[in-house]
Amino acid sequence: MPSSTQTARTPLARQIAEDLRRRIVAGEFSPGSRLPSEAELCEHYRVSRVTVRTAAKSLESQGLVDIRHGSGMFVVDFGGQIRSGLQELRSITETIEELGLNAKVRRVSLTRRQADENERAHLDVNDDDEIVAVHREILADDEVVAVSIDAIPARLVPASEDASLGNGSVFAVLDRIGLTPVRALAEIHAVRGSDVPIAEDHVADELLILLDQVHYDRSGDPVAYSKTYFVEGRFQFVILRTR
Amino acid sequence: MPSSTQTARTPLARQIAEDLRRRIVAGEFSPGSRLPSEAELCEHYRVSRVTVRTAAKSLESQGLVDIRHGSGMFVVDFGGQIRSGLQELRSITETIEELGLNAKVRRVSLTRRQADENERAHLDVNDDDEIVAVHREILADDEVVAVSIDAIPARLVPASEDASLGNGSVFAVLDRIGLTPVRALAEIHAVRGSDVPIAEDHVADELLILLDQVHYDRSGDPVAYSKTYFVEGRFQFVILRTR
DNA sequence: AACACAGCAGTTGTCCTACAACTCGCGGCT
DNA sequence: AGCCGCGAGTTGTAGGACAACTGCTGTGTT
Repeated sequence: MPSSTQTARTPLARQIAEDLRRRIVAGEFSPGSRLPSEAELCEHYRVSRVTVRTAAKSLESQGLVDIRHGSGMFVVDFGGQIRSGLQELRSITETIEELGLNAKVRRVSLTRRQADENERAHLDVNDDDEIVAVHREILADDEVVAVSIDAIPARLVPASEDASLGNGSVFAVLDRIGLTPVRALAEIHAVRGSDVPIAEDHVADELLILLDQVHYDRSGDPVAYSKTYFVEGRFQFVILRTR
Repeated sequence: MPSSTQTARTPLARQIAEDLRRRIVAGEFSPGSRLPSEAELCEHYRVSRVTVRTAAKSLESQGLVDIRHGSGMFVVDFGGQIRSGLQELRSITETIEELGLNAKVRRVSLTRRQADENERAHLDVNDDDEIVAVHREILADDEVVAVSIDAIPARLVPASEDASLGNGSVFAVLDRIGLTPVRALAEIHAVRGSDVPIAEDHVADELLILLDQVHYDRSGDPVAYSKTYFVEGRFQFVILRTR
């Protein structure tokens, strides 16, 4: 079947929010400084004030800017620390590269097999359904910073995509088959290297942070269940918490 | 909505967002179901559509609802799992009680002393400024689930509040002296019990999750720096990640 | 000189009306 | 039965207007 892709047009407000985010992270507006007023942004982007405000509100709830009634919109100042945190759903490789490091992914294995009980509970699959399990290592500047197991219901993945799965971002593949995850529910745990089934020997004495998460697509269906083990100290986990 | 005129200082949109949040969490709208349309909500709350939309967008970025163009606003369904996650800034005791447990806090010590280098870097204090350091244990159902050290610049805390500090939520005290934190930047680390300076002996063999965080008030000034060590397994850490 | 305060320009918050874009189900048509 | 188009309902965007708030500035008083 041809990938007809119903345009899936990105709303204007979202485009603007993403552009402003990019400009802020790129340093075009320094931390603590005031952004152009809504009226000026309308002028710049050629959109209505409603749209600019929607975008601004979005950035505010992401914690990037602070909107003060009667005063203006200010870039939140965290003393130069990283702004991109766990609360935002992005691929690991993307995050690594935004930190200025070189991200690589090595696929250790890919198998189609029965889902285990845990996977069945998180994904929405029957007992006899298969899953595609991808085991990968994520490297930052040629150093292993994490290992992961991603499980995707086999019915969602055409066999032709098997080759591409795991050689890069899983997100990219899911995107291509129209299953972009828009939400993820993640549990955080601390584990010993010796307790990680998929880890190499040399991390047996290390501590790791386990991100145990389920990804959901726009319609609320689970599309992937993954366990990612990050080596403590090699990867900075930041969460921006807002009220 | 109650007609209690919640201090005209709180923007309407925010009041409505909080009310809708409360109603959703209370189960008035079941997961997956559609909320009233914007027009109906306008009618209900007696506000304009802009205001309702602002509130709705806020809930969407909190991950509570999903707004679909041309279709409606739906309560996000996570299969009954907890909605309140780390990405929301709330006191630990509050979170524990929302989980249906009995939260208690025991103050181990309170001292006024010089800030160490780490604290100086995170808080905005001079070399000769003092801080108030509070060491506490957090209990859920009479079991210690976390220990914490909170550091607050001494100039912010009147000596008269020393007594109240640490016997309950630090938030409550900060609130009272007009320094409500609205944002926090948290780092997550995995640590061994034996590496935690303030822990009891019996956790030496346990793993802990360290939440290393700085709290900021509305004007962006740091008001508190805290390290909280959670015993792995006794406390569920969830993050809702959105795109 | 120092201080209090009213005024003013600029900015965000809310309201109104109208239309565009999208979703989904209903009913007619092939 | 299956396809198609239409229309009602819903969210997205536009533009204009006024209210509420902030920070500064200049004025008047002490």
